[in-house]
Amino acid sequence: MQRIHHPRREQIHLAGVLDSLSDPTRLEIVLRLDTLGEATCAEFLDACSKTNLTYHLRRLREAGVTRVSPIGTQRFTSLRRKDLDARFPGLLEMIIGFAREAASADA
Amino acid sequence: MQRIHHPRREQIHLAGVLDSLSDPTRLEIVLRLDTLGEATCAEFLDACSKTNLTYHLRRLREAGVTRVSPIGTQRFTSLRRKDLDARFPGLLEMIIGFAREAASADA
DNA sequence: CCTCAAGTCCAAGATCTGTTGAACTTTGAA
DNA sequence: TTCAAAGTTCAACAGATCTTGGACTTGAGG
Repeated sequence: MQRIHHPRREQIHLAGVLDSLSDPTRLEIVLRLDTLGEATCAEFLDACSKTNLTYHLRRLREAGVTRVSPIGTQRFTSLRRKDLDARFPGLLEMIIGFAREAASADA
Repeated sequence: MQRIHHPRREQIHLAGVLDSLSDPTRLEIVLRLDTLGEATCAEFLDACSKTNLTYHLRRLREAGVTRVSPIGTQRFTSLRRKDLDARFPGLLEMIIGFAREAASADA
């Protein structure tokens, strides 16, 4: 299995993070990661197709929002809280908070 | 001149705001609006073409980030701070802050 | 070895974005 | 009434984004 590329902390850019979080599907993924801690793709298959999921998870990873660690045939995705907080203190928590409000308002 | 449409406060959505701010040109516009308070298009003509500017200013307006008030042949654009802060307290200031850091790091 | 489950890769298509030039509208002032 | 300045509209285009189906890879277990 190919090396999975993650940007280094200093390579995480604001526009990229905002962009990756400006998609509803990805915002939903981030919300779930926030509650679950980490998750494999099975956790999101109700939200979109497998192929499509690979795409969205890649976007989040490339933006520096998530980290992916392969274990066996599975890949565990989690939020890069420390790195994001070093770079943009408070931003992730704030966005997650507002997104959660919005999500519960829909329900 | 046609009525200029602005979304109502409750119609401002997180994903829309993040999306409108995930473009470098628009982030730059927001930064300038933050310092200038309000501005006409003349203030941004060094950053992009007139036509293109209309496009970006429209995106910001439609996302609920800016308000536009026509005075004579000019249009004054300003940030909708109160509305944004009512909806997403602290978000705009935080993003502006990080964007400014990033901008000065480039220089 | 064979097979299954987890996930990726690839090519294609539909749609959305950002950008442009040329023509237009509106208003203020000469 | 004519003119210029401020800004919009429109059609067009290149490139990015999202989504899909089908074939593929990789690792674990029987």
